[in-house]
Amino acid sequence: MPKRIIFHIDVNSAFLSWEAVNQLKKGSNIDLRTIPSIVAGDQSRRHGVVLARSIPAKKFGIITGEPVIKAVRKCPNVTIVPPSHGIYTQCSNAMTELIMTITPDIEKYSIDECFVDVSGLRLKYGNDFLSIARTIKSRIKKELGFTVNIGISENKILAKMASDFKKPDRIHTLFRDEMKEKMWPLPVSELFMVGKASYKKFKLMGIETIGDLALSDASLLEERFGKYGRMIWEYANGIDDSPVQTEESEAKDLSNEITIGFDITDKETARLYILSLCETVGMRLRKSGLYANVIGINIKNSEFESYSKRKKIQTPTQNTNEIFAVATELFEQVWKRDPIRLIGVATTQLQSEPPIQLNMFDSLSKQSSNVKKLDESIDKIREKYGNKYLVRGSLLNLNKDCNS
DNA sequence: TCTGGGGTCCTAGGACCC
DNA sequence: TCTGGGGTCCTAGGACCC
Repeated sequence: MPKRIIFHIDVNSAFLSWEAVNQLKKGSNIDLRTIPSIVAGDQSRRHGVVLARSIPAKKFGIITGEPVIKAVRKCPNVTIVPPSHGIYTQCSNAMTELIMTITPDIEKYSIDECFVDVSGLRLKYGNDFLSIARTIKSRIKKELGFTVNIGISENKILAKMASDFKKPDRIHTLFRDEMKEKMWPLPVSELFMVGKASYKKFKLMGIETIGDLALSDASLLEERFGKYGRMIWEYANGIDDSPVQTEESEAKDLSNEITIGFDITDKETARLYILSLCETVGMRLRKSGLYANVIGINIKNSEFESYSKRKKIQTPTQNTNEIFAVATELFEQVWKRDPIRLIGVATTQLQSEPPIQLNMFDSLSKQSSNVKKLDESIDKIREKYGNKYLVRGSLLNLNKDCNS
């Protein structure tokens, strides 16, 4: 028996399953999971990509991330459901809480995935990890109404690869002695962290399967791909000693962006959107007690080309107006006067320590503490009554395109 | 055909300093 | 004046994830 036993728990078609559970709870007599269905954004607002699909929809060849129009072409009768993120957060939290009743050694990896280190349960359950997995899986199904896949191995990468095997509602093991048989025959694109770009390069090198990658020369890969090359070779060989991180790590970036339903062609409209994005970013910074050292603006034009500009500021901030001032300055410097499809405001190099105030009694500090108080009271009102009730005059016309 | 939103991490070039 | 090399910081962009 290996020293560590790690589970990777993955909700099957998460957004779609959670929509299905929610609709059934509300009295619907159709289970979305049993018909061709997708969760997708609104095409008319140019948000039209598939976020999740049911297994019957998968049978039509519909894939996550593709344009809705493409999905409809593959399956004209597909049922389309808009996303409701609030419900997903609730379902996700419910799952975490359920697992916490079994062990606290859990790392929330994303809204629908987590790693669990069950090594500590040996004393209580012996080495029968399969029965622990079965308990978790059936409790989630019974108590929460959705199914999961559980991958079991001695480290995170193999557990994650295992949970991706046959779906839904399955448990798979992938220990190192099973690697050659279960993982190496798979196409290299199936390996975690091998995306489109690397897949192309590997193909040119004659690397087709995960096994090909595992058996290739690690130092050659490192030479060609840098750190990434070494890492990917280790993954292919099932090497990963990273721990299950139970503590939530502090955010390093915080951003908000929006694809607009039309192309922005004038500065004034752009400024309104930027202000709205800064409001959200500022509010979220304040909520998490973080200060940004770098502020940036991202643009995607109608040709789908992206460009950006960022700037390190003198004093880290969480204040909406300060963020807005820098964001608009950057926007004016970088905008190529091309039609704007997407606009985003990003903050990076976040820190939790408030900036040092040199002199508490000087007038500048007093001013900034007043600004802080204003931001905070705005946040409180928004929290209580929702964003709609407190909107800057200049934003009143933005209505439907913004989340706020 | 017409392509979301929010993240993490890495690389590479240039500026600047010693 | 021109020649280095190394270290660190800043910035832009890209790959990948869910």
